[in-house]
Amino acid sequence: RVPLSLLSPRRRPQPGLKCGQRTRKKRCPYTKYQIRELEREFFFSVYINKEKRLQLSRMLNLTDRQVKIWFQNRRMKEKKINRDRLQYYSANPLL
Amino acid sequence: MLGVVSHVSRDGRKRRNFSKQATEILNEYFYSHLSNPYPSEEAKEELAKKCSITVSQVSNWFGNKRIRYKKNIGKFQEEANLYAAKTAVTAAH
DNA sequence: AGTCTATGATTTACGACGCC
DNA sequence: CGGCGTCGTAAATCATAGAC
Repeated sequence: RVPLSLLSPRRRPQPGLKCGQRTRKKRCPYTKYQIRELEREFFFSVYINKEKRLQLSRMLNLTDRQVKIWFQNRRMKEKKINRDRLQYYSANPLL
Repeated sequence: MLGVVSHVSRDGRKRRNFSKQATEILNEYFYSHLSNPYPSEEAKEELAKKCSITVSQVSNWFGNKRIRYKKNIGKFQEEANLYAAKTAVTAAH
């Protein structure tokens, strides 16, 4: 199967969602408390190990998968912040 | 949440809506690629430069536009016709 | 001046791909 | 193979600039 990334620069959007089931979970905003604790752990280390992940998910009433994905998203956010900072400074060299 | 670029960035600058020219440029691209409104990274960079906004802002704009267009095509019909006509004219010459 | 809605940005949740 | 990594995105939600 030819990777979509070779068909056109970078992947298509399409979820695909093969014939089966597995409806996508609706986005559920996390509580302040959940986010505080997730951020605390992220500050300690941007990569979380399985053990801490399990522990955190139990403490915050989230699934193991939700915590894993939260860390993935959080790392991407960190990258974005830095990218934007760079663009900002290159557009405003005096600052 | 954490700092971030949005509403008030460090020197207290607030978010502004994009300029009319920038919105014009983005809409032109969107409606002339309506069958696949997903600009490549390179296209995003070019749009960002032309609009004087960041690549992230271009991505945000397309993300918002795609979903809002899809959710209410009727509301955007007039706009769609406008830009279709515009690009037809520029393409003709 | 106060209500709203349109708009830009951020937050969850995944699919597609990669690497080990 | 399986699990976790990044990247780009959909969709919901947030914040508030601006129109009325």
